[in-house]
Amino acid sequence: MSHITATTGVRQARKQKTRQALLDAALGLLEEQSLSSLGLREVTRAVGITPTAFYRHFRDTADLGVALVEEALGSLHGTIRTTLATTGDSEERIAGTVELIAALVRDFPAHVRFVAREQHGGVRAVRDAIAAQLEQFAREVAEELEGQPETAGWRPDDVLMLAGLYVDHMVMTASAFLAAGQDAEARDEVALRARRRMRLIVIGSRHWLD
Amino acid sequence: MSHITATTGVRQARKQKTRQALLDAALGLLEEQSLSSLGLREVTRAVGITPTAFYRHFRDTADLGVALVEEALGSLHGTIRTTLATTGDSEERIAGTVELIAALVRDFPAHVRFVAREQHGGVRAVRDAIAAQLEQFAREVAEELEGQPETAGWRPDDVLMLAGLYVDHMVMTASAFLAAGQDAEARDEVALRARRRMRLIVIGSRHWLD
DNA sequence: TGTACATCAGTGAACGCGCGTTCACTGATGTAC
DNA sequence: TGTACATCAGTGAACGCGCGTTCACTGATGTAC
Repeated sequence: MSHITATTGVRQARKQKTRQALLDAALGLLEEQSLSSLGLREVTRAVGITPTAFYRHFRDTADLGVALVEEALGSLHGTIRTTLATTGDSEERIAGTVELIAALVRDFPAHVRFVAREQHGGVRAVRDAIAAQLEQFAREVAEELEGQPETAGWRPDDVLMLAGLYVDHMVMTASAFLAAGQDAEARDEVALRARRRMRLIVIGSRHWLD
Repeated sequence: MSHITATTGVRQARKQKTRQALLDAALGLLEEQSLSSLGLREVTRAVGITPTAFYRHFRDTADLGVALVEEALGSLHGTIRTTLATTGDSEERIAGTVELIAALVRDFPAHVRFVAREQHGGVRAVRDAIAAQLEQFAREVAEELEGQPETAGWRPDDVLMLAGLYVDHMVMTASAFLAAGQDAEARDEVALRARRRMRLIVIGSRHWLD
């Protein structure tokens, strides 16, 4: 019973597991330094394998960084669209968006920190990978906005401008949540300010064509 | 004639010159890496002095980084206030602000890159120094806004929220100008988008109390 | 099912190199008289 | 003004250490028949 597929792929599965362990270890080490100072040997040491084994998975730490970008942002596209598509008045959508960011920072703080840090970091390939993901987010948000009454009659590039503003605002909010850390009061403060900023942007877009 | 002050201070002046050379060299090296990977020896090598001489000026590279924050942002407070205090309609003030950012990036690209990169970088002391400077900017912008008709009747923390939004927007715009590099067309695109974003925020603030 | 060979993730030794930091020093500048 | 001593920015040798990368290897997994 399934004796063919059961054995085949054991090697591949183990390799995948090691690769994931390298990504996890790197993400942990990157909480207190930048990718451009992350050493290949630190990472393998944290995983418990030989330095040379690293090359079976990544060409260098920059290559690992690009993989981390995919892990951090690749799965987020659906989530954001869903949140923005929520029916309800703008106040509800604002609250929902801020809560989404808060949840992301709560559940994946290391991923969020990595993206915030390396967005303008010292490794070009990683900066480019993050920029590409964020631009993709902006396009998706723009698509979502197109179908809503607030932006009826807008020029397409104005919609994209607004979408980009939303995306940048989300990144800034995530970063602010990170800085707030475990302090519940500070986090509430961040959430409050983030909602007010979004509210101001929503009001501005409502009168854009006046 | 002035023979007393002429000799006294020669040593001090030379020390200051070396210190500045270290800051300049570090800034150059940081165009292609992060502070957390910047080596003390690279910096002294670039200046042409012995590694050990570094300790006459800074405790370590993090300490040098904090000095760079002061150099990059310390002299900017007056400039920003002046720009915002410009009389004229909002469209003129928007254009003036975006041009200020463009000029900063043109004249001090390495300083701007450093601040953008290390704002969320791997060195806590430098992050904190940048955050303190940006918060000071926000307070100054808020003070400037208080005296203007747009924010008459606003709650003080709403004014600070708006000021913070302006400051963050300026940082994002600076970073976008940097990414555009020498490409004149790309720079125009950045300027256009920055003005539109500011315009949307201004419109939003005009209807904040509706 | 059993056998014989191929693949390949991870090993372990070795390399040359640049790192941060210590230390005692030199010699020009500064200060006291 | 001249002299004698103090200061201190920068020197140069030395240290132990961890780095990235190479190489030939091992032994479990995979494949062909």
